[in-house]
Amino acid sequence: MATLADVARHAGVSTATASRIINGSPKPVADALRTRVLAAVAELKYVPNAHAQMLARSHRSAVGVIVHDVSDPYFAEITRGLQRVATADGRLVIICNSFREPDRELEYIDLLHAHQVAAIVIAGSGYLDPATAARLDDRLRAFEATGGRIAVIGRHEHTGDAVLPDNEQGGYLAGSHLLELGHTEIAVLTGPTPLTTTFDRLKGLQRAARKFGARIPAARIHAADFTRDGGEAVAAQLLAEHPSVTAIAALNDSMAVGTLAALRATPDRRVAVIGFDDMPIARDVTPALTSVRLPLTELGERAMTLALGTAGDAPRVERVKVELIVRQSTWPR
Amino acid sequence: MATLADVARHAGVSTATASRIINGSPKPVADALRTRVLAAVAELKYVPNAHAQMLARSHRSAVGVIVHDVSDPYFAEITRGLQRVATADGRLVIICNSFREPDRELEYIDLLHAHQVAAIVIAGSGYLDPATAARLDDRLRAFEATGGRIAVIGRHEHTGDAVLPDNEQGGYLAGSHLLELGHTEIAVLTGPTPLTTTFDRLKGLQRAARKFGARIPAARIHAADFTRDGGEAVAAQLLAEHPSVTAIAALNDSMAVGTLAALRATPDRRVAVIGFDDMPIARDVTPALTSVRLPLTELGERAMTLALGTAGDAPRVERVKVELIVRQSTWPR
DNA sequence: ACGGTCTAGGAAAGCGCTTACCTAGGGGTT
DNA sequence: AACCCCTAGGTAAGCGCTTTCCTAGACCGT
Repeated sequence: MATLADVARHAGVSTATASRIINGSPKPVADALRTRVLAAVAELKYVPNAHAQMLARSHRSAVGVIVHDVSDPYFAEITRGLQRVATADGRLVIICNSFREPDRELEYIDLLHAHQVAAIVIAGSGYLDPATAARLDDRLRAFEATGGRIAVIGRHEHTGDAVLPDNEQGGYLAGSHLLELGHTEIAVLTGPTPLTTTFDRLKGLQRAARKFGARIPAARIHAADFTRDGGEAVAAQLLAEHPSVTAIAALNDSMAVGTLAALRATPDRRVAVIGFDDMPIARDVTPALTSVRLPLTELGERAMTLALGTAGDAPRVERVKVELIVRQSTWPR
Repeated sequence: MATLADVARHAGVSTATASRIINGSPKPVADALRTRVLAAVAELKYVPNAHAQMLARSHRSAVGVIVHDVSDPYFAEITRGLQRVATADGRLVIICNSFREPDRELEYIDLLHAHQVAAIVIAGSGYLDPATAARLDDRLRAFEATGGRIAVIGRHEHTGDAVLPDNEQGGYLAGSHLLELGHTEIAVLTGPTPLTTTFDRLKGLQRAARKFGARIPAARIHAADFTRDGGEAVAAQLLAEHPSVTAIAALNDSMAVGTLAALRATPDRRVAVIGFDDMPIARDVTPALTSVRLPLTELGERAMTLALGTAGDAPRVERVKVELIVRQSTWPR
């Protein structure tokens, strides 16, 4: 492994000069030396050691991203936005998958902290349990205390820079839509119950029901895991248990797609389905999915912009509007 | 920012002792000291500087991954496999998106090299252009020369550890399937032409045609960009230009889904569609997509296993079989 | 020809950590 | 009681780089 010292020796200069030439420092250097050093770099195939660089110029440049799972299209879209902004700013982004496990999330926060990232962006639902939330917050604060910046997407329990989609309002829109179409026997497919996203969307749904003088009973609210297959399994069960249900609200599109699959397996049932997030796949399934749209890529872009911007005095919170996209999967009762 | 020295001072020990305690070194240490140091760590919220650690124990632990685009489901699936294996091995994985630009890929190879990763896994098609391929290979060799390991997924032009899906055979399977169903007017939607994946799949398609004494004319082969929207646009155009076409082979599922969308917009045409990759979405579109299945997650797992395994004497090449999955989007002419 | 002012390049001090090596004291042996 | 050995802990030398500060020579003016 060639080092700066090797290059310098090879070119007959000091490491100081070599470093300056390689990094294009403003200090003027004779052309002859420059040529020799550059030649040495090429010949030795020298690649600077990033760790040594970070250590020497104690200045942070990478940024960290913690998501539940990048291979989930929901997070893939957010990540796309995150990366676009970070890359445009010339930064390396380190992506970590927490797989919705608070402990893993904790571990990654420390890992990113250890790697001296300039900022950490956390996307994905927070945890309802106060103890869990506090534990995470504590590590986040420790990171902030060293000058790191933090931005979160969709976790209102963290007080700091945040981009918050209005999940509650989304739930309300979804519920109102179904109720306005005349559906009264509505079932809900939720995500994991410890997540704030689940909680908020459900809350909006109930608010809509209340407006219509109704209430979705707990028996018709089934928890799944935000995945397509999980959604299909729970939807199948739900369909069997509740013959009178005429509409299902799935709290994300993956589960809505699973629900559509379950429905395909029970051709005798005609049930309206509404999803959440408006992922790209929504328009390609049949029937095309009615969904509450979250501007995922934009969410990512805005969060990264916050994270890379200069630290404000007060935490900046950007609320993001959601929008109902009506397609063919919902119809009047 | 608390450093090891701060912790040591705070606990009244030397940095050596503090380091040993924190890292659980085998060297025995009195319990009293251990307690004091750990208390200091907690109190100062000390997090070790990963860069300094890497530098001091010059031993590589992270691994790098270069894919075209993680938010593309194809790469998301591969990445999932990659991560599973790497994480199980306790390694940080750094994901880089090349967006199919050779220059960016080059840049990332050097960046990962600079970050002293233990291994680099490159997923995604290689480049047909010999000059481009050579340029990349050169940087890869430089990385290998310093003791780094490399594994590639689906680029046969790199001689080293590789996991190679049999794209040519996949093309052959797709072509044979369509021809056996009696389709003769077959059109093809390819990916970007400089990519080896495009080339190989097309080659297999032509081999199948030859077996049936036919040949797919260049006029019926349209290049798109492997995206859903790109596929839809080109498919629409292709449909308009070739009224007699009865089957379309799209060289990946995203474009096949786009083709299905284009077909939905032209209800008078009944055209069979076959995709490639068998992404999760294939079974959820209507008609469910016939596709040539690549075991994407497995591809990732095997590549990472190769990359993390001990360096072999000879390059290890694992060929991966593809499989035709027949669903409802193809039918007899 | 002399002093003064620039300037290009080098010497060396870290950045925060690990670890090989050393030391001092405690305990065992005879 | 003298000796040796072992062990817990400390000292300090790097890991590879950046950057401040310094030096020596070039150049200018008079």
